[in-house]
Amino acid sequence: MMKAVTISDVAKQAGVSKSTVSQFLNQRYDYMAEKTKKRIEQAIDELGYSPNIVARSLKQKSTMTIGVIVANILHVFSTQVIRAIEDYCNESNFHVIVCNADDEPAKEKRYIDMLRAKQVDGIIVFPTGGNVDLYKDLVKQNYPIVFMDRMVPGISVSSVLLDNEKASDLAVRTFVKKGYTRIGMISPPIVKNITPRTERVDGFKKALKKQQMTFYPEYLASGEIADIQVMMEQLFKQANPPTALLALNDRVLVEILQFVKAQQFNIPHDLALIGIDDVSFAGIYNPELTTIAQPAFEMGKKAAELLLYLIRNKNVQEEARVYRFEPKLIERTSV
Amino acid sequence: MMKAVTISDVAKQAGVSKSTVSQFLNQRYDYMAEKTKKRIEQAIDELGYSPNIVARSLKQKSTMTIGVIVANILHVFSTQVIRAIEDYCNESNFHVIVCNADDEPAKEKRYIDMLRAKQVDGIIVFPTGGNVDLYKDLVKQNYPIVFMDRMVPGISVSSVLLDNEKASDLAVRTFVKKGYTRIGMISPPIVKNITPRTERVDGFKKALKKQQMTFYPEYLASGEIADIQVMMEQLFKQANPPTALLALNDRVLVEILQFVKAQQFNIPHDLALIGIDDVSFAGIYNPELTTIAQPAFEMGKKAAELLLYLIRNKNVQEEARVYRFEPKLIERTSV
DNA sequence: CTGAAAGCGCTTACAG
DNA sequence: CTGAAAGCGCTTACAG
Repeated sequence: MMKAVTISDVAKQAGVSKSTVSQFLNQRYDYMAEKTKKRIEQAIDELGYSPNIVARSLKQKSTMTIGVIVANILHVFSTQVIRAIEDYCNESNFHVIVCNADDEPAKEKRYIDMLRAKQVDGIIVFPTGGNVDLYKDLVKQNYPIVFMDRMVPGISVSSVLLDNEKASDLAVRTFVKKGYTRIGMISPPIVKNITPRTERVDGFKKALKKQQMTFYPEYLASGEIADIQVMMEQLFKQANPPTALLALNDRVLVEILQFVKAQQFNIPHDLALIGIDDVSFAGIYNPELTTIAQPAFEMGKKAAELLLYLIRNKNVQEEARVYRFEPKLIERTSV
Repeated sequence: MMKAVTISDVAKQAGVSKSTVSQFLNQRYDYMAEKTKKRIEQAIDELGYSPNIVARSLKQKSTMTIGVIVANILHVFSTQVIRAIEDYCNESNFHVIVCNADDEPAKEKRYIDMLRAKQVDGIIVFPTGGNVDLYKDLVKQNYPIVFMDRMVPGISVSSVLLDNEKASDLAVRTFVKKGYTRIGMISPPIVKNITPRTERVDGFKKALKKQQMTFYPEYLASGEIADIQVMMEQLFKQANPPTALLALNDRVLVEILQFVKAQQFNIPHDLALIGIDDVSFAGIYNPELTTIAQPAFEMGKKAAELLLYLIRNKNVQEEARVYRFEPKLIERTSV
């Protein structure tokens, strides 16, 4: 590494003081003589100087960096959210550090601690829900934080979520409209902290009721992704198996399709299907898959907006809010 | 925000000097009295102290952070690479800042400059190829950098790449083995800087030759993703259209499948298909898609390993190398 | 075994 | 219109 050139070198070269160079860098040339500017500009050019942001951050107590802790960057939804956050931050000259908590509270805690030690200006997190005390602490300290995809009961942090009940409602209506009556749903483990799961399942039940349909508990199967094949077998061993199935998310959908393939079911004749999450192959699958899309980009952008607002307005005590986004039904031919 | 507690506060509370607290923090308690340790430990606990890493970074000239500049985080390959890098860095207590260059040299330059100003310890980049002078500068300054997925001719930076020619070879062999003779390939624009494209196309030609097959230029179509439908139409308007097609990547594959669907082609009867990139739906598509997988995780891990090695051994002048990774044929039923 | 002092590279009142 | 000085929160020789 070459020895770095500092503000002192520039000052010396330009024949002015460090203060003046600093003023120049921060565009505070209210009363700066034109020739001083020129000299500094030239010195910077000649030396190839670029300010050390770490030093600036130390002084200014702002790193222009935020942290994003996702459950897993491999999920398409997370990827889209990150992309949107990155785009938004980029416009505002913020950088983003990405972390994977893998739904493990211990990892999440470690990342939050590290990010704070690194003095990031704020954090967007898909909360595991397993660090309630930590969240409370952050709130008490008025630390800028936004929750994404999930809420944590009792924690007053603004949260960006899909209108999950609406998503299920959209699906159920679609099935009912086409005359299906034996409607089931497949879900990963319904864990209390994981808002999308609880809300989508609740929404599913409510929607059936609203449509005056009976909810058959035996048509609602939930369990680890790895166990879904077995769960499906059992589901279809029943006397009257469901004729329509809602997949809680993209990963569940893939499992269902696996099963459908093995059983050589004909969609939608033997089984109608709707998946929440507009998977990349929905339009090219045979038959095309009816899905419910999440506006992931808008959601990511909203979270970034909220966070930067909190960062810039630390003094104002904002009321935490839940921001709901509209799911969108994309009708294709699997129903 | 609460006022942050600093090392001075801890020192005061524990009744020792800042130096001693610092020693403690850095586990340099070679000769530290047991009771001093205890006192410091307790003070830290009581105050809820956590060191300010920005201040440490300024002094130590190391931020324990690296930058990753991808072409687009929305590509599955990039996502997997990032995940692998993140995992590896995490073990070594490094953080990663993710940036999207969108294949725009201007954006790439801006990010590289910003990351350096932020004093990141090194950068992994999917190079656009459009900033040759900048790359040269970095090399000259012995700045830790690793290229991913692409090489830049004339720039001596270690690069992690798929064995692209092998990937095409695998595909061609598979087609030939099954008796196909009219083999084509669809590619995005063949731009010189984008190594995977040039190498896969070259590999395709070479492989045909090696199998003593003729290469029909009219069976090689390349162009923007948005234009592929039209390209395909023209391709199949020919008197003797290809009977087997290699998709250069996942995005091309999706376009081909779109066309296949519109034309109601029967795969593999009317058209055999192989795609480079093992898409998520390969196993559930009808028919199942034969693909060639990239070991994205291994590649990401390797890049991280290389970069951290460079960071830790800045003094040793390492020879830049190209690391090739083996593509893997996953035979399913689309051939 | 522990502390005083200098310094990392900036910014920011304040003085002139 | 510009500069000297203090300070951000650490670390690190060095002295004792």
